[in-house]
Amino acid sequence: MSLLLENIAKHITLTAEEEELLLSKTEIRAYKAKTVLLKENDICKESFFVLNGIVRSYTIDENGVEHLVTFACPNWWIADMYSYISQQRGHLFIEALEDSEVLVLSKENQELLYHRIPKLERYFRILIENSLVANQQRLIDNMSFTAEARYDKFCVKYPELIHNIPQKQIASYIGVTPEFFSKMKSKLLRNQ
Amino acid sequence: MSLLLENIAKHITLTAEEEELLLSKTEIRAYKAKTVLLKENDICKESFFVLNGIVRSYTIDENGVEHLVTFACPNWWIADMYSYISQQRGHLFIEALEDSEVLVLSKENQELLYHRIPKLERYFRILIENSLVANQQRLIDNMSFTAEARYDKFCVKYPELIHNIPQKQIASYIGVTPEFFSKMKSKLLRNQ
DNA sequence: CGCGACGTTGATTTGCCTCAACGATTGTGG
DNA sequence: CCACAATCGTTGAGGCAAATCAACGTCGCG
Repeated sequence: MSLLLENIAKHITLTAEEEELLLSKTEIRAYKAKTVLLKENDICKESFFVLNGIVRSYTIDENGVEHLVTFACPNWWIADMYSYISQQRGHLFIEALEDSEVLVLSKENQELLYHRIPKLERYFRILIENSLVANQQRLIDNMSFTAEARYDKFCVKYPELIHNIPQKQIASYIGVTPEFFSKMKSKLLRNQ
Repeated sequence: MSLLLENIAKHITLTAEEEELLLSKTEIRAYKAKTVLLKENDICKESFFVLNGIVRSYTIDENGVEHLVTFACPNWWIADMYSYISQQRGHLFIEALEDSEVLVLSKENQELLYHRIPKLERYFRILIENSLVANQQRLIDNMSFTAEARYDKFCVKYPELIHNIPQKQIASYIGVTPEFFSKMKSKLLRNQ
């Protein structure tokens, strides 16, 4: 419940009233595994802060292939950022990979909070800066490394996911087919 | 000179005094083509707002291959965001592709301005949000499309660059070798 | 003028994909 | 609580996009 407040406190200091106001503008929701929270062509009117469980965002390309954009573990925000900031129809799907509880903040309430608690601009600026850095690094990794090296990096970055989600999700994240991923893994095992 | 102020005015409203304060904390610099503004293992202590010319950032991987991260045309900011926010040694190179003039904002002065003009948090938050969206889309494009489709997208996004920078820079941006890019282009011409 | 950066073209290789078939596991309705 | 379907992972054969390596032409600039 106050996982969000702890997270915020790492970056800015809120008064008790501000914390109360903030929480009063959010809502807790529980989703069963495989529930779709947002689909392509929806307008993303809310962003989600994961309290427990795992949520992912992904696209489906013109050939019907899924590409995993983001894993959101507890303590992370997730949304279709393009659609959320522009309020245009987006291209992402957002889906619970496990039974999950999330804290929901609507775009409307976020704008309201920005005006009432300007410090929050700082909090979100910092989060988004970090996302941008991580995303840029992932792009560089995709251009620089083989699938094997990208898998190594994945294991370091998301150790808790390796044995807790279907392999095909990992394959989709590092950008290979499930078949190739399977062969790659068995090759790694053979070479001990 | 007030290109920056115009850019800021698109997102927030500053008073004349605030504008003056802001500009007093920046500095204009001119760089000759091929000048390196930042190199790997440097700490990025300033970010650059391009007034004219073209600036790029890139990495060099373990095989010595360059990967283009960002083109900065006039009206765009560029920095090694990772190093800039963490003040750790970074991995990016930043280089002027043409003779360029840039406006320089030091990390120190940026923090100072955040305190004196909190509205600037909003301005930079919005810019970074947009960067994140663009970067995420580029990652999706890399995973979803062939080099040919990525080149088409590049031509739409950066029409002014196509005939004004070496082809190898474009190849590096879309993530192929100069040789393959050359063959791809001549194939496109052959098929009219 | 001459050198270095750039672009082109060809031959060959390779990392990864596609398609297909087949176990293993899971979960769900009867 | 079992049966059966769906989902997932594995393995193999063959194919393709893009890389690699090498040679060569061109041009702009010092």
